[in-house]
Amino acid sequence: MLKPEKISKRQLILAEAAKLFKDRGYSGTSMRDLAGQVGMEAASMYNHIKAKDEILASICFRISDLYISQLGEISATAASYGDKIKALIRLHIRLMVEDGPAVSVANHDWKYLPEPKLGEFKQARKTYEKGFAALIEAGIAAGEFQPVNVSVALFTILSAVRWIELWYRPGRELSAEELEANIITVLLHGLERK
Amino acid sequence: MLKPEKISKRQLILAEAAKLFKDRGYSGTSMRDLAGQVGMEAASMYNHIKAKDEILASICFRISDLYISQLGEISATAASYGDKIKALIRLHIRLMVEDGPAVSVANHDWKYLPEPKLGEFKQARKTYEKGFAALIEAGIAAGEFQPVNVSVALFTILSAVRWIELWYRPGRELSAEELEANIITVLLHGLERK
DNA sequence: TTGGATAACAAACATTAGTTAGTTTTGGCT
DNA sequence: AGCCAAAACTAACTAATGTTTGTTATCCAA
Repeated sequence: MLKPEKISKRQLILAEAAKLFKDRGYSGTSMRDLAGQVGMEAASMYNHIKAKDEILASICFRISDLYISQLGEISATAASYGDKIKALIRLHIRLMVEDGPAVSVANHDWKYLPEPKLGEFKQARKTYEKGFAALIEAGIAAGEFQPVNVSVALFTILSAVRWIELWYRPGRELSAEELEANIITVLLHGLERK
Repeated sequence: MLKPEKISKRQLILAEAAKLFKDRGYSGTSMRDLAGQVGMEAASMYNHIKAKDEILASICFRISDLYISQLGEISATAASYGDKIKALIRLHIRLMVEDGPAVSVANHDWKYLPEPKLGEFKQARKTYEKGFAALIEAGIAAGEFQPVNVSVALFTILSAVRWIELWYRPGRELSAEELEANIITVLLHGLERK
């Protein structure tokens, strides 16, 4: 007795919600707006989701889980710290390009999560940041990186990738690979010529 | 017959609005919330402002005007392109540190501006980005910068400064000057050691 | 074909939104 | 002291919010 359609309807709602939340914000998106986009009445959506904030939680935690599991994999490889950071930057860029709306929501609208979800999400983010920072710190200790403040480097890198959501459209002059190469050049080697 | 208190009340509303908009978003902030923060009834605020979206517009255009005028000044100096970019990065950091909530609102909530204000704001932003990009392009042409994609460099720099709003508190371990030095190091010279 | 769950609907709920109207209080000027 | 405008208040309005209720339609399994 499989019900692939039920999962599919729920995920359709989640996908459309991510797009609307990204464009209009969580508070700026009404359940009727979302229903219109999905193609049903607002009341009907409650057959697939429990509440509006459950939609938000679903989107946010799917993304944070993804980041954390990928960070674990990348950390465990035998690559240099520079290559690990590059892999993480590529991960961020790929996720943003492939799953843009959901990533945007996880970046901006997580603050509308009600407790206790809010606390859980903050902790997940902190876990990720700690793991990322540890790589930068180890890279500095190993002499691979410049001795900058770790938090500054961490957040500069994390933020430097967020503009993609506002700017990048697949099929622009730039391919995803060129995008990666250019961003990594600026962040790892710097804008100025040596 | 001066009325300094009237200006002051309006600016108190704008200042509190920027803080609330930053924390809860424009749609997530009610006029009653704001009134509570200001210390009056919601209806009373209409003696000082015309409408909720006028508050938003006031905040956004004050910031965009500031950026554009500063860009003009910096562009007109005789410094190297590297120094001009550094001066702009410093400007962004200083504004974020000194006027954080308003800068955050101009960064995130401008999209809730109603037309025709929305179009005007987008154009102002485009003007600023064009001017900033011109400096990067000239720097590349002069051989000062690496030959990266100009848009990528531009947005990477602009975004790299936004995390400050979420992270920096005056009186943290890092002074504003150290913050500037570290961010400029990462962006201009790169994380990796040469 | 029919029974029972799944999912759609229209209608309504209580609450909150931004804003206006009407009235009272405040505070400086003559 | 007394006036007058600025600015505060209470009350109310309409529209929109998230969600619930009760009912109908859909659809697969027996």
